Amino acid sequence: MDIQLKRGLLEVCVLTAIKNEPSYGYKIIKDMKPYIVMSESTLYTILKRLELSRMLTVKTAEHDGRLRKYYHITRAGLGRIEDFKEEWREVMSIYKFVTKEDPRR
Amino acid sequence: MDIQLKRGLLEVCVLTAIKNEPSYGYKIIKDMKPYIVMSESTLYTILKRLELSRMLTVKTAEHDGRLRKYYHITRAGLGRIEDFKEEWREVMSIYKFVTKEDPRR
DNA sequence: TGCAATACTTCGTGTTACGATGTATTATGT
DNA sequence: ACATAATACATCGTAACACGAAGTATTGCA
Repeated sequence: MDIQLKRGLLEVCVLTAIKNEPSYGYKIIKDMKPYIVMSESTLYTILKRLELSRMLTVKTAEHDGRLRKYYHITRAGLGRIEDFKEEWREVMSIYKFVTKEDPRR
Repeated sequence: MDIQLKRGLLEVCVLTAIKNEPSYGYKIIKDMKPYIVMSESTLYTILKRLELSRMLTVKTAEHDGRLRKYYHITRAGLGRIEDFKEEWREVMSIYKFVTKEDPRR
């Protein structure tokens, strides 16, 4: 998929991946794979960014004797998803502009 | 509109703006305004990029005694628009992922 | 006379996705 | 037993790109 097209989608995808229950890096990538492929370096950059902007919080927890970082969505993160849905109207209006046939033909 | 969301749309919008008939910088911006707002610096960067990748050709022509640069779409440019439409399936699949409600509720 | 609109250009900057690389542990296969 | 894959996270450098700022030049209008 075109990298430019991905840019507006990745963040909100990550938030969606932790929306219903907290998750961790490796699992997020696997869960998102059917929809969008992202490298580990990309994901961890995004997770750090989302933490800085308080869209999520991080809690380190032990799992099978190993530490995992669990990412929990915040109210702001949920709001970010809602904002995205709002913006989608604009995106669809652009899509229609691009796919509209020339009426002169 | 979120700048990241714009990134995948701007190029194909510009191509769409010159799809049916050649156009020039100032007019392209005005024509696109109802759908997507872009600054002049952004447009001219994109036009140069599209020229380099042979998605369009440039012909300078006189209009009312002044020179204008008219941008003509190429076959490759038209193909780029078609590719975009193909990619849109993936985008919609992602959109559905993001807007899907948790079935447990 | 000055201001807005038309028309195009260049420069610097901040954001961002990614590949490469590294570390460490556990599971699987042969 | 040994190797390879999978799990899990982190950092660094880079290239692409949209944008604001600033500049040049002409035309139309109040």
